[in-house]
Amino acid sequence: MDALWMSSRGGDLPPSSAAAVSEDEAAALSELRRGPWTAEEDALLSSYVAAHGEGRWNELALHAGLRRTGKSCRLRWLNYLRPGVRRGGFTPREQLLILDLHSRWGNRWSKIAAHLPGRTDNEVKNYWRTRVQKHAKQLGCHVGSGRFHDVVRNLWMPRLVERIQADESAAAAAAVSQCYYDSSASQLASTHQQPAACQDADVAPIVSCGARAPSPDATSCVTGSSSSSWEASPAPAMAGWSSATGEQWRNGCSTSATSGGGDMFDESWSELLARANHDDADSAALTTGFGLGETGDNWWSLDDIWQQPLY
DNA sequence: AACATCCCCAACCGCCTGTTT
DNA sequence: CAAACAGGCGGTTGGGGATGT
Repeated sequence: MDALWMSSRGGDLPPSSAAAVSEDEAAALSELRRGPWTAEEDALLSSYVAAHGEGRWNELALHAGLRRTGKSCRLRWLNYLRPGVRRGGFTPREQLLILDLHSRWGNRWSKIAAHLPGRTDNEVKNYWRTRVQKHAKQLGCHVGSGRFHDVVRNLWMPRLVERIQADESAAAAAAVSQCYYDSSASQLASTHQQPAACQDADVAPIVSCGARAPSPDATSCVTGSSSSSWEASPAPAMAGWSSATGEQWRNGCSTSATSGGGDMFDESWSELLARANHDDADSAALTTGFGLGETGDNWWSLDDIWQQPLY
């Protein structure tokens, strides 16, 4: 298999600087490896970066004894080996943030990923392409179309918010429950200082509801920015969502408002939309409930909804 | 069980931009 | 100022696992 990936062509070769590249180095470059990284290569790269730091990737590749291009090393490090890289499915909060940020910036994957701690641009891009675009296609529309924006804003994002709220309510309830059954007074106190709803340390930096005692307010923690926690309740906007979309999406997501990690496309919302599209009244409600329409400029910025600056 | 198809994602590619010489 | 280089970005590909027939 390795042989299949061995490459001697120069398509992605580091720049050849005759003065800087010794014969050994040139020989190494002549048998550059491509394809999946081995554990040995990962270990080599990790240890070299740990000892010398990031940057100067071409030089790093040579000196670390990696028969890889500098680009390949950089990519492997940033997307896989770098400490703090998160793997696995996107949480509802992350999905919500991706949708919102993409509405602002388009395919600026690295910029979007910068607001998702531990996530890489590659992951965000893959998520968008494999989930979002796939379902846009199923709907027979383009991801950039007004129709798709309406769907996202009026169906998908409310469902994500509902799921987030449900998750946090459950977590808060669990925390309270734990308090009752826990005989330790100190643990009781500490639990109240750090609501379980906000204990997702991985997400907290960008999506935080702050530290406060579990209460009905806990369900109002939805999302936030990297620079400020979300303390304000989005309740008014949420009420708007609920009333505007009515029972349509609410029914459609009734089984999904529980924790589980899947994305909103897993379930029946597309069927729901299809139904709505065959009902003019429902369709109108979907697109006009928020003063939205095909001519909207800022389609579904969360700012509009929660009246709270994100960044 | 075997085969076909679908789907996800790691990795590559080529282009662009900023920096250095 | 121009050329060379390094790094970064978004788009694309293809291997392999999951799922369906």
